[in-house]
Amino acid sequence: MPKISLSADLPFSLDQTLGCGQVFRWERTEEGWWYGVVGGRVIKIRQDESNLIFEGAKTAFISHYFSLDLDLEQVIKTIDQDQFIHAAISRCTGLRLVRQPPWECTVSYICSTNSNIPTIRRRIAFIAERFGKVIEFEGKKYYTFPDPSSISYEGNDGLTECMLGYRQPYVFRTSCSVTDEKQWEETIRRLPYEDARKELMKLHGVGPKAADCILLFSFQKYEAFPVDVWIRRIMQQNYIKTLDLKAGLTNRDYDTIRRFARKHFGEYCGYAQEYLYAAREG
DNA sequence: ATCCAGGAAAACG
DNA sequence: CGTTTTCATGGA
Repeated sequence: MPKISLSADLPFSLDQTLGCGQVFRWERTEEGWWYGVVGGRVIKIRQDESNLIFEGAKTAFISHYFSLDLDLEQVIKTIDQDQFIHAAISRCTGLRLVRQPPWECTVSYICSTNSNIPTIRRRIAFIAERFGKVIEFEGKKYYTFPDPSSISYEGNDGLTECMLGYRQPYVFRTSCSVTDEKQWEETIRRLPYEDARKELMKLHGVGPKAADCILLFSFQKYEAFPVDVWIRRIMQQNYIKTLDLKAGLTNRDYDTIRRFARKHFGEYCGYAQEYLYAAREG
């Protein structure tokens, strides 16, 4: 089985990376093997102390997907600005942001609104099972994530089985509007952060939070700082104590928080967000 | 039962 | 323009 040896200056934790909530389609066995579908392939991977052992993809793909080319120690130096983020970093050593396929990431975060992680995972699994292509691996069935036209082709009906609730028309309408997945992806990729954000928010069901997640997790726009209920709480308690919690997050509050984070943590504030989120209490 | 979860659209002033 | 209401689902 191919492997990648992780030298001492290349910090990485597979469990932190796949378990922190940035991805929804990886599963871990008791023995520490992770199984996931990325693009058209099933990947099986585990980590012992200093090696990544895997099958289902080439070494270059694994390295790229897990952002092993990023100088994480340097990134952490730049975001490590106070004792609170410092504690979060210490608790989640080796956490890296992966490079998610953008379309799957977009649908995932449309499905994530006002939901908890187990519910989101179930919805994404339903969509893949209903519309994706089956792949057999070790005698089990896995499913690719469907492209936009596969979802929109048969109309709204197939989505009803996926338990999306009021998010169903969001997924359907967005699948209809993204007719050319690759071209759409390149359009977003070319744009700078703020422009890409506005472009993504034209999609039905994509608001500020989902747009920031997509930009951070799929397009490596590290200045994105997604603000969900957890991050809002953390920021209010530890950084911006003047913010009034009781009303739900308004658009203005969202901008206040992300602009503060951009200044405080710097150009890699998205990494700070993920460490704060992963280290949350709850 | 009641509240909450990786929120966003639509309706309302 | 900013603010409030509504929207399904499952877990605690």
